Amino acid sequence: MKFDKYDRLILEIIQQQGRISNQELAEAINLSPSPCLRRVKQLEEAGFIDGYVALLDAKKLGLSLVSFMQVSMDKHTPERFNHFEAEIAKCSEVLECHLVTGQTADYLLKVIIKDMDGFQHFLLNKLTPIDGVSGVQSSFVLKSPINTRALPIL
Amino acid sequence: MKFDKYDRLILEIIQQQGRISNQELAEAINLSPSPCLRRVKQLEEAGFIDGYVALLDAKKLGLSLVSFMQVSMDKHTPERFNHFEAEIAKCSEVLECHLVTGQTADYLLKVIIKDMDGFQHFLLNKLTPIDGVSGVQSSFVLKSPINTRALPIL
DNA sequence: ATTTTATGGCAATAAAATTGCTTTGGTAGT
DNA sequence: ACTACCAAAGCAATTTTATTGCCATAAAAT
Repeated sequence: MKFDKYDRLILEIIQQQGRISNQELAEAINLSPSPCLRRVKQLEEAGFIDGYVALLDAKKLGLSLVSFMQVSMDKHTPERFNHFEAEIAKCSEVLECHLVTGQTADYLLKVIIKDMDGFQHFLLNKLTPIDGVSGVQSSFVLKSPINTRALPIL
Repeated sequence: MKFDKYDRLILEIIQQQGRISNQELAEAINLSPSPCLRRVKQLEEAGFIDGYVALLDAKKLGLSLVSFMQVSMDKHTPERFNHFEAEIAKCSEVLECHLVTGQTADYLLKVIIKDMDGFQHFLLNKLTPIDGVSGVQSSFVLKSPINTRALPIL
């Protein structure tokens, strides 16, 4: 499936306003509501749209500490990796877990935690005990001038 | 403002299903539609909910390369930093830009690009030329077993 | 225990989504 | 260039959903 300028506009807008009404969206792209809705549905079914989410304010929820953690593994076996991923999936403070290239580490985690006590607890009682974790290097986020999930549309 | 179990449930659900209808949401938390909607509106106005977005499929859009880039600056002056952030804000391939602690780097970028050619172009023609950028170290994402923005609710 | 306040439920109204049908516009073939 | 065809837009009717005011109820405070 390919998409034209209308689809592009739709995707751009709903990436920013996920709950815009179909009528407003239709108006924004200069199309009447019915074909606009049909296009959105098509884009959903074709898999261009993975879903819709509400973005919450971390600070309001008492989560003021964001950290990127570079995790090294001792052995690079599938078992190690699968086990690590399964364990890390249980941790609600882990927002992202990426297997990455580079000499520095094997995994890059993005975690969000209440405070330093919570961070210490995560590091010592949850992350380090996982089999195969041989090294962890943490960076704390001071500020995030850009933080989006809106993809550039070609 | 504080919130009770209903609010918690609402936040948990809309973090996953940002476009759930109020009626479905009400049913899911065992509340009638009117108070349910009132709570959602309150949460929005109180700032717990930053907004709603559609999540797009990066691969479908031809964006198959995700990279984390650690950027070092030569001088740690506010001018350097402000200028860097302003320049980087113009780059649509930059999904995140974090000022971070750690000896390794000053900024951590998360970028998404079509392919290696695009990456090379970004690195050489966009990132490196910015005043003060003294070093860049890139890691490529092989897979992301966890990739969410859903915050854990206390 | 009584008053007060906050919150849930109901019902009516308004708005939005959804669907079938018609019409238009653009494309290909002669 | 004309005609036939296909795809997509617009319209209108229907269904579903959101929204609001009002009343009832439960919790909290005095």
